[in-house]
This record gives sequence, C-alpha cells and structure tokens, in this order.
Amino acid sequence: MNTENKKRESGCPVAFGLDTFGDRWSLLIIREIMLKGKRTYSEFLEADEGIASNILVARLKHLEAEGILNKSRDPDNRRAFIYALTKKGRDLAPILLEIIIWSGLHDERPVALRGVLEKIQNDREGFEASLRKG
Amino acid sequence: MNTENKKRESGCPVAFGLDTFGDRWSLLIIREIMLKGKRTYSEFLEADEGIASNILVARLKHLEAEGILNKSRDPDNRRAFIYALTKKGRDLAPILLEIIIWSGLHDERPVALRGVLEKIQNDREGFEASLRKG
DNA sequence: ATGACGTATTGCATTTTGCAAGTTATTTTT
DNA sequence: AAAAATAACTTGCAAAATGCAATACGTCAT
Repeated sequence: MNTENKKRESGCPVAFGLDTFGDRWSLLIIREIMLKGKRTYSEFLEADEGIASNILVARLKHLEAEGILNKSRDPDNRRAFIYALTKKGRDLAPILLEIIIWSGLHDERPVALRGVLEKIQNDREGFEASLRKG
Repeated sequence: MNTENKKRESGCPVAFGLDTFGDRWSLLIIREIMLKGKRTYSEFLEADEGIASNILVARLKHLEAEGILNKSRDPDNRRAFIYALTKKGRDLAPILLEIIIWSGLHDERPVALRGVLEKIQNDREGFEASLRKG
C-alpha cells in the first residue's frame, strides 16, 4: 500500500539525497519543471519517457512530502493543480546541471539537447539561474 | 535473469544519466570509492547501508558494463579483485559533490560528514580533485 | 587436505514498477 | 440541463527489482 519511505538512515549525505530524489522518476519530474516549464499532472504525463499515472501520483506525493514540490490550485482553472518547486527543490538545479554536463561528455548518441550544453559552457551561472526559475 | 538494461532512449541527458547510475545503489558504491577509498567487493559489502551481495554483484557488473568501473586482479592478493573508477566514473565527482552540498543544506539531522561540508566550502576544487583520486 | 578468505550464485519472499482500465470532479458544448 | 471533454487521480493485476539467508567456488596459507 505504501510506495515510498525507504530511508537508509546511515547519516550519509549521499544516501540522504538518494533517498529523497534518487529513484527512477523524481529527477525527471524536476527536469520537466526546470527545463520545460511544466507544472501540472497532465503535462508531466506527456513526458517523452512515458511515466505511468500511478507512479506519477506516487512520486508527486513523495516529493511534496519531502518539501521539494508545493501543490496548489490553479487560480485560472479550478480543476487543475499546480506543482511548483520550493527552495529545496530549486536547490537541486546544480545536481541536474552536473548530470547534464556528465551526459554531454559521455553520451555517444546524437543528443537533442546539444544546444543546452553549449549554453552551459558559455554561461553556466546564467543557465543554473534559468533552471531555478523553471 | 537480467537485472539491468532499462534504457529509456529519450535522448535526454538527464534520463541518460539516471539510466546509467540512477538506481538505489550505484552512487553509493561510487561514494565508497571516492570518499572512503574502498576498492574490493568485500569492502563494499561492509558499507553502512548494508547492500546485499547479489545486488552488489549486479551493480558492479552493470557499472563495469557502462564503463564506469574497471575490474582487475589485485597484484598483491591473487584472490581479490580491484574495482577502480575510469575517467567516466571519476567524472561523476561533481554530481556526488552537488548531492553532498544539497544534503548539507537540507538534511536537518546531525550529519556525520559535517566536516566534509566545511572542506567543500573552503576549497571546492581541491575537494573535487580528492574525490577523483578516490 | 583442511580451513579461511574473497567473490560470487541460488532460491524464495517482499516490494516496486508498469500497464490498462475505471473513477470523481469540474468545465465546456450542445 | 444533458452530454462530452478535461484534469487528476485509483484500482487490479502482471512483471521486474530488491532484500535476505544459505550455499558454492576458486585461491592461498599451513
């Protein structure tokens, strides 16, 4: 019935991070917000990787419980909810950035976001700031 | 029988990274090498989080297949193997570093590695270089 | 050859993921 | 006001990954 809560409680910051956002989907949801400006459940569902709706709900609940996302009603559409990053969530930007840089170095395939890598090299701080804004 | 290979093939660098090292254990093994200087199967088994031996073997094989680890015989102990980071593996240092920084900011618990955080603040580049060396 | 060490493998229970279909509540269209 | 569409979930069940305990296989030292 439960689908989260597997804290390792070793006191290690790496384990703490992984327990908080280190599953198969959490960082992809964060990416949808930071890089693609998405904010709603149905927008997340459209992600290229095809997340299942039950998993998406579970991850959104988890990330909200962890204080990384904030859920509120969309003032312009009363049947929609908006998921926004908290400070804690925006602070994940450097991690996402470093993952992108690493993949840029080591992914041999023709990558769609090659332009993003140039942006990062030209103005890393600016790019990170843009991530934080969503 | 298989226990890996779930590439999403979306072309996204974030997904690429997660598919390569984004499971429950891979980055913890990398941490054992980078932060604690471990190199062998039995040393990894002793990690605080208590990884099961079958999972450890699966992760080591996966990371080797991904070109992140290199397995070789220990010249000083012919029944032991040494798992060392490749360039691709050492390049994960900034990601680990950012995860540690993020946890330092947001983990409320008394954290063992608080000293590490000060080191990072005082000399980030030096710390990253030390990670790369293992 | 025996026992200890280091590295695995196997079997089985539990947990998590993935997929397809169904549900509830709120708009919009007719 | 009834019907259709939209948005956010929920449920049931199969498949895969994880976790745990026990066992096995090659060195190596005596």
